[in-house]
Amino acid sequence: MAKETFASGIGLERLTESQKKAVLHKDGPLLVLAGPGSGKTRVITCRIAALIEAGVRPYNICAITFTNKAADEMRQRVATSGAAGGVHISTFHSLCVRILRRYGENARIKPNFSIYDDADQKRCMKQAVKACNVDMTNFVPARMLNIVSGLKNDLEDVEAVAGRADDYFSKTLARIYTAYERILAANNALDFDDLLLRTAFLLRDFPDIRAELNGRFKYLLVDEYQDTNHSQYQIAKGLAIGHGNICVTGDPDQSIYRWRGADIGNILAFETDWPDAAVVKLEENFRSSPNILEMADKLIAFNMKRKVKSLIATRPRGQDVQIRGFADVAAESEAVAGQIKAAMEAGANLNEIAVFYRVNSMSRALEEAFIDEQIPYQVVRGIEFYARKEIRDMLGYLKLMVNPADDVAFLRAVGTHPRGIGKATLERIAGFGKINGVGMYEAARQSGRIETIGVGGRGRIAVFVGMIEGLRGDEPGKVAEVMERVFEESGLENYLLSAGEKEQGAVENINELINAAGRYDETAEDGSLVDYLQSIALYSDTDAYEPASGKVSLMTLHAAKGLEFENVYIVGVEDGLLPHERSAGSVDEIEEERRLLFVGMTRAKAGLNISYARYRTIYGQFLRSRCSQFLYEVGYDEDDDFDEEPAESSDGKSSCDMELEEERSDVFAVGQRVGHKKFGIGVVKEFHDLGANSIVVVRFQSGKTKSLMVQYAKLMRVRS
DNA sequence: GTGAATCATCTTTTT
DNA sequence: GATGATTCAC
Repeated sequence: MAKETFASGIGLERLTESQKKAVLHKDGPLLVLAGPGSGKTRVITCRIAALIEAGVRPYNICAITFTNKAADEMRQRVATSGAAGGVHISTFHSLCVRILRRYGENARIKPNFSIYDDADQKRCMKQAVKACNVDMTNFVPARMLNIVSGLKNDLEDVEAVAGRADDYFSKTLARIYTAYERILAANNALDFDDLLLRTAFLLRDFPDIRAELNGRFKYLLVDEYQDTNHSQYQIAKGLAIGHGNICVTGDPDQSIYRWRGADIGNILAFETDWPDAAVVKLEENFRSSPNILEMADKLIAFNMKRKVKSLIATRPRGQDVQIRGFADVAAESEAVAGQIKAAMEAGANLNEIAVFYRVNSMSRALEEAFIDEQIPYQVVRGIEFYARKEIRDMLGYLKLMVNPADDVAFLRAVGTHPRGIGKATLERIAGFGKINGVGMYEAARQSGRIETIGVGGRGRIAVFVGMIEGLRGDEPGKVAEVMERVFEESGLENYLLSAGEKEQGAVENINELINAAGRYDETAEDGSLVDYLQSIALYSDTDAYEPASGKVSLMTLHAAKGLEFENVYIVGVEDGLLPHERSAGSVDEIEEERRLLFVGMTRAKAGLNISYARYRTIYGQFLRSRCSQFLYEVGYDEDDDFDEEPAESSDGKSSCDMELEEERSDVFAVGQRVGHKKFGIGVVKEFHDLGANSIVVVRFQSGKTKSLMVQYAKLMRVRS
């Protein structure tokens, strides 16, 4: 290991002393506490190269990243650094799929399992709650799903929960959990959390499997360790227990997934878990200007539950961080777009500009402004491609082909377009299946035995089943080819084409899906339909971020993790949004929101622009908002910020009220949104034009419908 | 019994 | 402003 340069051409002399230490530490546990912009990614890549250089077979190295995108990028970096292929690089979830497909049958998991995304999960949970015969308003499926997910992340199985249930709520919860699990099992399906939980249990309960995997992966690297939850923690431990060659990297100040079960304690307690662990701190920051770092440091210092560490700036001073307030969201978006437009015209590289926000819905206003200014942009996870109806429909057919036990896929496939099989028929099929202990597809195959369904209905079911059987009977080929056949033979293609222009977008999307499948066919090692479906389930739209798109990137603060840009805009830094009102319940939650802003700020290399709006439309309501407490914490004083808007005009009304007044008129259209001083926001249902005595009927959000005289009601138009 | 249209509800972050 | 459930029309 004395060599100073690897065959790969990575010069050790270009690394700092601490980076070198992390790269060259070969055996035994290693904790790398890496602050933002500290060259962590480079250290990991170099470390993999160094291990291979030292004689470790690439095949024996396993690197775990947080997202598929990060995995792809690391794969590329490792490849270009000269390290031969064969290093396993993936997310926890993808790794678990591979392990379960290989060893799952020990725990009665068939390799062709479906992976249920949140829509599928919701469907099953709803069914589970219904089956338990409890009040849906007290046991809201979405909430139950949340709780069950939390339990699974903590590796609490049904038995554990049932065993300690002692009051009505927890007993009911245990019943619902049990029912939910039973439904998943009947469908031969796993949800996201199951992938982790089942793998963790497999490693715990089958020492020989664990030993085999320990032999397969002799060196384990886990990135973003601060965001691992309990099951991921146990998996990492299980994978490394035989050799202790575990290197974890992360930064407690960048932990932003507590709500998903991430436990910051995992990284804080690493030295306790592995007493002989070496610890390397990377505190120098090679990314951001001191101006940005000082502010980020100031902010994060408000978190009480943290190990104090400093950010050491290495770059020269640059421009100051800009914090601005705007009259409303439109003004904010226009200002951001205007500023970017100016930069664009001055020759700025749009790849190096990003806009971050707290919630996805906030991209809309920005997109409008960008379109106005003709600025090319990409929304990372804007339209969720794989969540589109037509895409889910297509995948429904494929899932059913692969896993006929999957009722969710069956229902999806049957319902892609009208084929004369409706609600009542489906209920009968489901009923028959239940009585006979088979899935809906199997029940449909035996529809001849379901007496309650008429002859016509049976015929239509037979056509559907015949179609699926035909597709299943075909030689397994390339996924793209299978897909084309499905599109055609299912009748979906004809249906969409005959719908004409209305469905043209859907056809284009399906063609894009087929293209993407073609790309999969070319790159996948195991090009089976099962593998395709299981991979696609773990694909998130955050993975769609293209670094070299030549466009401005719009994304949530969560999606920004791990990225860096020359210029960063963070919008909507307002009370209620950041910290989000749903995260304002406890100190811990506020601290996480603070870390979120910290992550956003430290993505910026040179320019950081933070803004907020004084009025924002939330759920259709035009509401006053205040700037975030975090801005005060970094020393911002709203009163200094006069240039955008005088706080109050002479008659005591804010400029926004004025704007509403200007639009007031005596004619209203049905469907128009209006505001009333006393009743709030509502929608016009009727308008009777009687000149000065015109009457308008409005249904307000409170649920009340009122008839009002226009001349007295003083209604204001509200933009929707 | 089936499919379309309207109505109501609920809005964080994601593998 | 989207999605799901319920009602409505055939």
